[in-house]
Order: sequence, then structure tokens, then C-alpha cells
Amino acid sequence: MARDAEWIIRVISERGMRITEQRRKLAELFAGSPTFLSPKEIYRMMDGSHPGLSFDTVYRNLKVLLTLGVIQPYYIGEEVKYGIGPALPEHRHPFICLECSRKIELPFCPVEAIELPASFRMIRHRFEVYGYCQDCSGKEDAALC
Amino acid sequence: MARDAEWIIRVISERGMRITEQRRKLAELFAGSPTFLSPKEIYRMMDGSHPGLSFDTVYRNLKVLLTLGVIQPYYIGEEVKYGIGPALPEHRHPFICLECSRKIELPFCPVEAIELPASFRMIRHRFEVYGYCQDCSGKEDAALC
DNA sequence: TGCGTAATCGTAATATTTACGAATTGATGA
DNA sequence: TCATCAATTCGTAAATATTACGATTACGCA
Repeated sequence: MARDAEWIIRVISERGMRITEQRRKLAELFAGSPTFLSPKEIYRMMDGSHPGLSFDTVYRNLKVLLTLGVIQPYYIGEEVKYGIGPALPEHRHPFICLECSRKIELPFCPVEAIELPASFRMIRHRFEVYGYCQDCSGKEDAALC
Repeated sequence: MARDAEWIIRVISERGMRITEQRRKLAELFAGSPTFLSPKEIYRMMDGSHPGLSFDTVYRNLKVLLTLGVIQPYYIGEEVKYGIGPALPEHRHPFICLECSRKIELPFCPVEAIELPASFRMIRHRFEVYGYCQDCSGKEDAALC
């Protein structure tokens, strides 16, 4: 299932929502952009093909795409930007209890927010957190890091 | 060097800036809070002891503390919050090139933004990113993840 | 092609952050 | 201790970002 503009359009349509010119353009923007996009950037990029575009339309449709799981927010610097789908295939990172070895899946991946210089290419990563789980809290500290 | 209110006050003073009642209160807030604080939360917590407090004062002093390296911003959910110093002793995580094994230090630590349930305690973590560096980009993709 | 309603526009309201002159107050030296 | 002066704060407003809403438009369906 390629994550292109048509995929986005199909997702919107399958959920019973209408395909407007604005949403089609938005899908093309997200599918074609190599960078994450802020609402203001999206507004500027859409205003060319849709003069008189309302900010309401941009924000409303961003929420639609978020709800549908088509895009995700990334908090870069001090602003919120949006990008198509998860950056990598779905996966989880573990929280590992030093006492009971219980493994709990963390609900996020730090790589989603990473910005490397353009010339670098990220292929894979490893992220593990160690500590004491709910049941084992209260044990003595281990050496930090 | 304990990271308490007096430490913050000392840092401000050593840089030749004045110790005002507002800054003293701000230092106590950051030193005493178990959570990160948003500007609005800070304003509300300070307004009790300083009626008529100006937002300008809050934002200006947040910038002062940021510049001094006393606090750091964390982007939690959709808002910016601030917390005292780095969460852990200073350390770096590596970007490792799959081609030339070059190790580049990443300028951030994902743990800074982690929010675990209150009953969990994080002791240490591991974060490594693998890919192709500036010089080795253009090689074929490896299997993702 | 015509209908019903979801979506958009245009505008304004709300929230957040920054800016600035007048007044205040902390730090310094006599 | 007191006077001085500039850094800091206050009070208010401007700038920016986000959300809200009635009137209008246009998409999807029969």
C-alpha cells in the first residue's frame, strides 16, 4: 500500500468523507513533500492553487487527516509540523524492569522526531529504557547511565 | 552542585543579573516542581504571591533561564513546557555509519521528552541510530529496522 | 440533472507570545 | 545607611496562531 496522494484520497473516501479540491491538493502536498509541513507552510502552498483559501479549511482538514491516521504531528523546534504516516514501519521500543525483567512496550519511537542533516541517511535504530516498573519501584538506585 | 533554587539564584547572580522577587519565586517553582511547567502554569503559580504579575515578566525570565542553561524546553503533546536542567547527567548518543563505522554524537537525547507513568522509575537507557554518514550516502538500502 | 448536506469561505473571536513606555526596585558606592 | 542609576517590572497593546460560526458553495448520490 503505497503512501501516495491516491492512498490518502482513498482513505478519506472510504470513511465516507467527500473528496474536495482542497483535500486533493493537501494529499498531494503531503505525499510529495520531503519535509514536514507547518499549517502556515501548507496554507501558503495551497493558496496558489486555491485563492481565498480559509485557514479554517487548513486546520480542519489537518484534524481530519490526523483522525484518519494519515498524518502525524512532529514537534520540531518550537512549532508543530505534520508528515505523512509513521516514518518507519510500525514498531515498539521496550521499557525493561531491572528488577523483574518485565518488558513493557513504550507507546512511541524517538526517531519520529529526529532531524539529521540532509546528507545523512538513517536506516535503523535502537532504543531501550531501563528502570523499575510499577511493582518494583522503591528499590535502590542503580548507577545512572 | 545541587540543582535547587539557590543554585538557580547563584547562576543568575554570577552572570551579573539582578535577583528580583519574581526570579526568586520562579527558581523555587522550577526547583520544587516534579513536573514540567508551561508558561501559563507558571503565570498562575506566580500570580498568587505576585498579584498583577505581567506575562512579559514570565516569558522574559523564561528566556533568561534558557540562555543561562538553567532550564530546558520540552515539547509535550502540543505545548511547550520547561524543566530544570538536563534530566540526566550530560551524555550523548551516537549516530553510527554502517559503511565506515564513523561515530557521530547526536545533539539530543530522546529521554528528555519521555513521560512514563508516575509509578515507573527510569534509571538508564540506550539510544543508537544507524545509517549512512555524509561521505557514505548513496549506498544501497539495508533492511529497515 | 436535481437534491441534501458536508465542506468551504469570509470574518471574527479566542489564545498565545512579543513589544514598549512609564514606573519600580535591586545592586553598588559614598 | 542612603542616594543613585540602570535593570527589571508593570500595564497595556500589538502581533501571531488557532478556533468558531453563519452564509454560501459544491460534492456525492439517486
